[in-house]
Amino acid sequence: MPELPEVETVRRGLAKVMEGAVIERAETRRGDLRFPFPANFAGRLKGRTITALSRRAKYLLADLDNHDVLIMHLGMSGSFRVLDEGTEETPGSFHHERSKDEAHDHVVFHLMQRGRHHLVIYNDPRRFGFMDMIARDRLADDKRFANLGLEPTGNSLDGAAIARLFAGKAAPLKAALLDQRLIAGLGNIYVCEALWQAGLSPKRLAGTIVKADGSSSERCKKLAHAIREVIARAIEAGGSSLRDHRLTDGSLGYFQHSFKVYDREGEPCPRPGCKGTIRRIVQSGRSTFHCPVCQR
DNA sequence: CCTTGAACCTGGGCGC
DNA sequence: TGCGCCCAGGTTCAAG
Repeated sequence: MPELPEVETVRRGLAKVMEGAVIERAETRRGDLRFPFPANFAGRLKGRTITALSRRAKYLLADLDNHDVLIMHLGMSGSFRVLDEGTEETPGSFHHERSKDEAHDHVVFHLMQRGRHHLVIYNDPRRFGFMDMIARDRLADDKRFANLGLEPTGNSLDGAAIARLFAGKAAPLKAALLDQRLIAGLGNIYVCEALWQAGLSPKRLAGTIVKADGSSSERCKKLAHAIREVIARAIEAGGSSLRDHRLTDGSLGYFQHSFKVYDREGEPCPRPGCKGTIRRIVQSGRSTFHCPVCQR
């Protein structure tokens, strides 16, 4: 599922019931996801208040009212579902809202926020996701976070940033954009989409869009703009629901309807005037979808 | 430093 | 209906 737009969509849904909530109970239904849960995971969460829910790259970070941060990653198939259990007097709807796929409900947070109970359920069929908890002051040096690159949201990703990151790089653009140490949060879908929008071939070597003196170029600017626009529009759309991605209320994202190239092998290139056909190639062991005619 | 391939795991789709 | 194969949004590690 989840690249930056999906994770950000999930973050926004979870923040509504998690920020300011007390964790009355945390329940793990097996000993591990991708990795074992940290020692005494449930015990360390019990009674804590979540002060803020943020995102870095594809990670969700729940700040607790002590020294700890709860780290959550959705892997390929993770999703969160929020069930409103209501108040003591007016029980909520969760008894008829439970997901069908309870076999893969691996973690349940029982939350109390401003007098309302909520269940936050983590479901992950493939279990490539994980949760961890570390002291907040170790976050910056944690190897998962220390080397993360620029966020493609906000204003920092511009042509000059692309030029600085890509100067001298021999890797193809596809690989460079997937490299979380350069730009953080892009995945297979949005890299394909951004390259199409920028009119750049995924096979072109990253260093070749930078000017000889290492400064920005039209191609750098176009790429920076394309990435930011694709990511922003995907977040607005609630992300892309191919298989597992759900908003926290159970509804589907709809950016998949806006794909120009991803999973559209054999279809005509949607660029006005372009007579190309979308091709699928394999780079770094993953599918790349592109138009060989207008992406150069 | 680079790239590639495999591994982790379940399930959906397809051809037969 | 079933079986085998390929594929899938991510990350990490080993090997060349």
